[in-house]
Amino acid sequence: MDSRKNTEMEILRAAKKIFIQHGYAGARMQAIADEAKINKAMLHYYYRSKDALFEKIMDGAVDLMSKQLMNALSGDAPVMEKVEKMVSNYTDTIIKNPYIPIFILNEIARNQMNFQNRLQQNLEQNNVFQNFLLQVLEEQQKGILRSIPVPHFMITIMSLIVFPHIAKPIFLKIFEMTDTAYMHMMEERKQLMMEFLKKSLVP
Amino acid sequence: MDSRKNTEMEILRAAKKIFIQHGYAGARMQAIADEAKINKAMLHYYYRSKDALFEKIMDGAVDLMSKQLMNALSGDAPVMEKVEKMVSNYTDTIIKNPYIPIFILNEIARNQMNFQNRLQQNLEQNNVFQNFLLQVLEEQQKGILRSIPVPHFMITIMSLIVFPHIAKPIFLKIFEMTDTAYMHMMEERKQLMMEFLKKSLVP
DNA sequence: CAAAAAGTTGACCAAATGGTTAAACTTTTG
DNA sequence: CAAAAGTTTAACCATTTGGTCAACTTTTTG
Repeated sequence: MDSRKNTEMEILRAAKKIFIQHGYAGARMQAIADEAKINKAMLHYYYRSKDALFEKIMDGAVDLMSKQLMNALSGDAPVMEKVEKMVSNYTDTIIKNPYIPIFILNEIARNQMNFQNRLQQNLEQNNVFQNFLLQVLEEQQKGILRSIPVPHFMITIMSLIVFPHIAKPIFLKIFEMTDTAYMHMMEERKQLMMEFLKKSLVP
Repeated sequence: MDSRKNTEMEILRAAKKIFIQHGYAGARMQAIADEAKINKAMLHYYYRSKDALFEKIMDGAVDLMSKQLMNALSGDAPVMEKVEKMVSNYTDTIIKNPYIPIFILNEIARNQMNFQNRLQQNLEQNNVFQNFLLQVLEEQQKGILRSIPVPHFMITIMSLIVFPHIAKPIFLKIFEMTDTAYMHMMEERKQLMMEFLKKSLVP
């Protein structure tokens, strides 16, 4: 039925919003029900429990992020081209789903291993990520990239991409910007990031 | 009394730990009491309510972070020297208090304005931060620094410093590192960050 | 169209949780 | 040393919360 799918989707949308805003522990089933404009009992009819509902949301977030990564890192373009794709894809995705990074970070702080295990499992489904790490080493040996320990390499990239979105509320306040101005800034930041990354990672 | 101060401190230590691990909503007063090895009623005797206790922890975190910033940015050293101090101070502080960034980020996601307002209030107590922003503009005009919009400038620095600590659990898993190895990496990262920042921000 | 299946609702429940209280115990102090 | 002040405890309380249930309505289907 169509209405079934509709309700399901509406619940997911509502759950997403509430879970992000309040975290797992702070989210109230009643609040999700209200947000979805349905009865609280309906939540349990569609998704057995709070945990089950939360898992669904988590799965979606992890999937979205790791698919984005796969998409950027597969193929045999040079590393810096892949990095550019990563910067662009992630930035777009996060602008469209601003809740995701905070959601994930919250979850990391809470449950010692739930998210990390999922992600690793997700990355191990194929060897795109492993291959990319090897490719970085190769290009470093060929002198195409500066020889920086690979973890540092990855951390640097991810930091530049993700952090501005997590800390957005702080910067919004400190620099007295509007939401749209910030979004605009994130858009133009794509180029800036690539400049920085090239200057930092390429000899 | 000495024992009074001891108990107070012990409660704060316990509260910090529990609030960080579970967030405000997920933290249980009973858990804090257990962690501090005292009766639950004692919590309310020393700190009126969960909210009051939480505020105390928040105040401490905000103070620590903004004092660190003041310390790095005051005086009239060139901008990049101040940045270096910032990188070094923050990294050290976060290594010593690894809970702080996650705590703050959690709080940002939860309460729309509580933290940001505190921070801004804290920054406005003197004009160290404002002056630093002006100094950046000056040096940009003099050609000592590349002309990058100041918000981008600040966001880039903060991203590189803070994010690796927030996302630590993920990187730990992905690169199969131990806790101490990661800490070591963060230590050596100070130099690396400065290299990156110089290449990116200086013409 | 009638029976079965699916969807929806409000009332209800047990457990958990932040907080209180009164009594007991300890320390301070005049 | 005795009263007052400060500290600690166990029992208790009101409210909130995730979750259930039985009845009711709507939709599907043979």
